[in-house]
Amino acid sequence: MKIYNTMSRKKEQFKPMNDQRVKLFVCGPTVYDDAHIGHGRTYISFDMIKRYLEYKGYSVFYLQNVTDIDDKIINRSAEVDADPEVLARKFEKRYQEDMEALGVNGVNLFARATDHVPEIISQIETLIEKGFAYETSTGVYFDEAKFENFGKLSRRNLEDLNVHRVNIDQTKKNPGDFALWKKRDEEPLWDSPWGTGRPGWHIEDTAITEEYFGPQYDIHGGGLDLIFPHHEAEIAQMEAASGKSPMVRYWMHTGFLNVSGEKMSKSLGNFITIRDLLEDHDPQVFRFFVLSTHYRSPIDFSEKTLDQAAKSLKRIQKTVEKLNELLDSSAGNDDDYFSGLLKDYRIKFLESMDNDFNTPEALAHIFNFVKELNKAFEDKTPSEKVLKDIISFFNEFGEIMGFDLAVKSNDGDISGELLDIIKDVRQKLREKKEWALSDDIRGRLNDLGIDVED
RNA sequence: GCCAAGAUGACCGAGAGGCGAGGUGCAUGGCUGCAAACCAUGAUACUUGGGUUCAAAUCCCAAUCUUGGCCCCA
Repeated sequence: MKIYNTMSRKKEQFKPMNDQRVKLFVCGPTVYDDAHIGHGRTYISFDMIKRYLEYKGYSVFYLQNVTDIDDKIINRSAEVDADPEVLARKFEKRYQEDMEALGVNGVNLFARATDHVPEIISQIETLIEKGFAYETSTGVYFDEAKFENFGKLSRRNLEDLNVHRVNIDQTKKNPGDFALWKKRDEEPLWDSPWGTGRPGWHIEDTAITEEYFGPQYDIHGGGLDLIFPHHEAEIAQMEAASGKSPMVRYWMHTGFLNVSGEKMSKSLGNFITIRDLLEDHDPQVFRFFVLSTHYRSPIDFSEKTLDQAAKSLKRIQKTVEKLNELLDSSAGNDDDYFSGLLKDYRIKFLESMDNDFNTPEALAHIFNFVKELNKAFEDKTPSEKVLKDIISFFNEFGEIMGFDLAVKSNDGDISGELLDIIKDVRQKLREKKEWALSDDIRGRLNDLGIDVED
């Protein structure tokens, strides 16, 4: 399979360092506020990526950091008069809940920055020893001039990086030098060889990945906005500290999510949290919406596009529903035909997924398969065995994408049983050709969001 | 200013030199008491201007526009 590598700007054959084991790290959230749908886009994408890698037989360890110490957290705590740690824990918990709601559950280990301060300090010490970092009165900084290839991921050079900076710390050698350790004397703070203070932003990720993965690993992911400066800084830190390159074999970046063509921001008033979204939208539909665009492309969120996604997903679900219904009665002998279809579309689907996780194209194949099946069922039926093969393909598809394609059962639910009674009554009315009354019932059920199809 | 990504039909969205994916919407027909679902058919595309090529949505050069980054950000 091929993966687009931001470093080379090309699709490359995917080959993990250790045969079937894949070490995947994705930059996690800064927990100072609720996650928004842009986070949702990124984490759904990487969730799908992990699911597909596992489907392909790789054993994936998915590591994610949680930034729980940072200026934004401190500022927010001051605004709301809360303890920074309490605030961070609260939003970390809400983040986990949001991800669970979206069906994003592939992360094997969450690593908090504050749980890795010793590792951070030790990495900074190494950088100082090796001459890549220096201490000033305000902190410890990475000396970008000492690192030869600084900017190789974003394709920038040092001159670009050293202009147009505001509020430059005067103690730094170069404006682009970034903080590894910030000297502070007010809480929250930790002891260090350089006095009290707290870690800079970039260092936590490399300290964490070095701890769990070592200095080199397979995939590092995140949003496009992290390429510069965050990922550049990570490369500089880790490669300088270890002397090994590359730190990461494949850099994967997700495109932005815009809202009605504009960047989502609080000042524009178009800021949508995952919680807002899920108040009146099905998480499945949002997943489908996300995966109907390639993970690297920009995606435009609107009620209209979400609605289109809902209808598209339903088309697939209808067919799966029909397959399950047929399961009880199927005894046909058109197995060659159906097996052939299944084989063809399965291959096409996998080819698309192997091509840098091209989910929109993969979905197009699924839709074609759906159409072929619907057409075939007009005059052909497979045996139960082949039908089960088809259903299990849809199950695999659902597993990879994280879609729940199963028919929703009303068993054990009073309202479901009541609904069955209503439907039953209506059916009897229709048998007596009481059209007006039966249509009225159908209309009123539709108003409640319940589809009735005859 | 510098850097990056992008511009495909009414809307969403793949493709990356040679049969104009797919979904949603729309139109017509079939099925149906009607509607829905499903099937069939159809209309509407590759930002502009040059160039390379037997052949360009796809490559090259220019231009225009959009979004983003350069303090923080998935």
